[in-house]
Amino acid sequence: MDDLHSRKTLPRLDESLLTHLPPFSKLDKRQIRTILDQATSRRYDAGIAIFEEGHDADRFYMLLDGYVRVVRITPTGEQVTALHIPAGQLLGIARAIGRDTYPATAMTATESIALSWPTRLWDSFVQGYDGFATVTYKTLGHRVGEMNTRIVELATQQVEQRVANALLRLINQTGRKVEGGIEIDFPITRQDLSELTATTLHTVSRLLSGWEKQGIVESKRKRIKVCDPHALVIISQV
DNA sequence: ACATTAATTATGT
DNA sequence: ACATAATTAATGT
Repeated sequence: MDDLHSRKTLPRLDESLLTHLPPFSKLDKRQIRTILDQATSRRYDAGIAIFEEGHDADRFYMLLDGYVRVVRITPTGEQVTALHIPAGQLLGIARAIGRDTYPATAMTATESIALSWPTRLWDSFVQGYDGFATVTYKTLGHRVGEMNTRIVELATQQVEQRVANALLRLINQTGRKVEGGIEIDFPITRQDLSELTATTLHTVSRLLSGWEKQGIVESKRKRIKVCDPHALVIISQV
C-alpha cells in the first residue's frame, strides 16, 4: 500500500525483459509496451514475503530475477514449502484458479525483482494476448503435477528417499553446473530442505553428512552441490 | 525408522 | 562479539 507512489518516473522498463518469457513470447512490441506500462517493478531482499497466504490477491507477479519459495504455514506455525519458482515464471496467479485470496505465501529465497499488475487486468491479459492463457495454464498444470507427486512421496516413501528426490528436483529446476557437480542456485539450509520433505533439520544434516562421506554431495553453509546425481537416483528408488 | 532434546562447534556479519 | 547454521550424541516413541 505504501510502496507504490514512490515510482513516479520509472526508469522506463525495457521491452526485452519480457520478449523471451514464455507467457509473452508470442506478442508483438506494441502489446509488450502496453503491458510494461501497466506494470510495477520492485526489488525484494532475500527472505521477504512478496505476498501472504489468505490475503486479498490484488496483484499478480512475474519473477524477473531470483528465486521464490511458495510456503504454507500450518496451524501449529511450521512452514511447509510447496515448491520453488525460478525467474521467468508467473506467481500469485490466484485469479487463474478462480480464487480471490492467495493460497500460499511467497517468500524470496534470494534477492529478487518482480513485475506486478493489478489482478483486475488478469482477464484482459487472458483474452487479449495470444498464448498467454495456454502457457500459464500449462505451467499451472505442471505445478499441481509436481505438488501431486510430492504428496505421494510424503505418503509412501521414507525420509532418505524423500530428501534424495527433493535434491534431484532442485538441481533439475534450479541447478547450476559447476566444476564437479551441479549446485543449487540459491542459498538453502538444512531447515529449508527439511521443510520441503517434512522431516527435521537434524535428519537432513545426518543424511547430507553421510552422502558427503560417500562423495555424492558436497556442502558448505547454505550451499549444496550434487556431485553424483545418479547415486541419488538409486537412493530415491529403494 | 524416525523425532526430540540438548550440547558443541563452525561460519558469516 | 553476536547471531545463525551445522554437526553429533543421547534418549524417546
